[in-house]
Amino acid sequence: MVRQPSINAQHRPPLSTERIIEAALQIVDGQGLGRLTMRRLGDSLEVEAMAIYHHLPRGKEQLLDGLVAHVASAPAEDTPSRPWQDVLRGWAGDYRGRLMAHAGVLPLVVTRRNPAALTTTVASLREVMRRGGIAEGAAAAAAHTLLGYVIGHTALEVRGTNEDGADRVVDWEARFTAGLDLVIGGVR
Amino acid sequence: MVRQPSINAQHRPPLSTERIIEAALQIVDGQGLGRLTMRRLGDSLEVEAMAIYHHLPRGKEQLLDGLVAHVASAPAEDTPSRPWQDVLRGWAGDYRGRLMAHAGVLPLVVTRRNPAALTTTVASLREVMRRGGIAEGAAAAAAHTLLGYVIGHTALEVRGTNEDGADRVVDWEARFTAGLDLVIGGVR
DNA sequence: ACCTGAACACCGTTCAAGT
DNA sequence: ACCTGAACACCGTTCAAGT
Repeated sequence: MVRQPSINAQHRPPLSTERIIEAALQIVDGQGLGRLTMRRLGDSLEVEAMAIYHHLPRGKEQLLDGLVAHVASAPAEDTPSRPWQDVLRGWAGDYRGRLMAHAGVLPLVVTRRNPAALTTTVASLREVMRRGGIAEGAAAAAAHTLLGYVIGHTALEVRGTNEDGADRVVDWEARFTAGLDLVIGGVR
Repeated sequence: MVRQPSINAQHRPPLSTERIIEAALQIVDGQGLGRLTMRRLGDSLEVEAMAIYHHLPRGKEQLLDGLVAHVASAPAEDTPSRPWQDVLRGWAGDYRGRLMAHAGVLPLVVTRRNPAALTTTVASLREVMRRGGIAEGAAAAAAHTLLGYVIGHTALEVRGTNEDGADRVVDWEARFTAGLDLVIGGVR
């Protein structure tokens, strides 16, 4: 029998930053942030953990920054034919869904010093409001208010403060849109 | 010379859950969450790390839960003589200050499954609104909106999205109260 | 250029033992 | 009851070495 030349040396896609981030996100989504280790990440990529450092020289720090950029950087796409309020409502719903789908990275989104990720998002919100005739200063403030609300409320939802003082079950969807209307309705 | 009976055996206060949490908070505030380890915490208490497990049997998990409870559980104190809007504004300012002072625990507040900590806080907000004549359902929803906003906006502030697209410096204080008025003003 | 293997300095936690 | 000391199974990261 002919000897196999180092099993799986050829038949796998080469390592890349993108593949690394995707594999990491899959681990976080499936097993939680606490189980994301360089060694486990290496395993899932069929590579020694140390190979990752060749693509992410700053190591785990850079990996976590990449995760935040991947989930939190989702600017609103403006559609001039729609009322700007509807555009923002649509964006907020999508962003909430995005954060919930990757709830494991929420603590990173909240505190990681990774300016670029949120800056483009907040800028896009400001632009939509500008287009709607909101003054520059008010638009800038309201963009932060809106993003802050969406992130904060989604965090509460993920934590699941599921009682209410009373024993009512919370309808998070309704609660989210109620607060959202309140925020968007106040912008002028 | 008389032999000292096991240095510092008597002249230190006995270990207690409270002292442990306080020491942990001091480490987090001073050096960041990443540097909070059981061994370092033991050092700062002049005790072996393993002694901590006698007071917190669930270990680090329980320690982190304790930190969240210590900073996030801060209900609004109602003052019936003041308008309920002012009471909420006052609470929000205090809560923001609290979160900023202990920014290192913010990621824990956001995601730790620790219902009690936030439940009492959110219940107190609902009660203040009830007293102000807001209907039960609306008050419950608005309480979540308000807490979500305060946590989310403060998280953005701590991260310091300090540019703005343009190069303007952000006045976070003004921005916070602007969004706050928007949220509180919309409650009815 | 890209990956490996061994090594280092740490972790959280267990468990038997001391007082 | 309260704390210690040694041990175990992990971490992230470095560094020299392989191809």
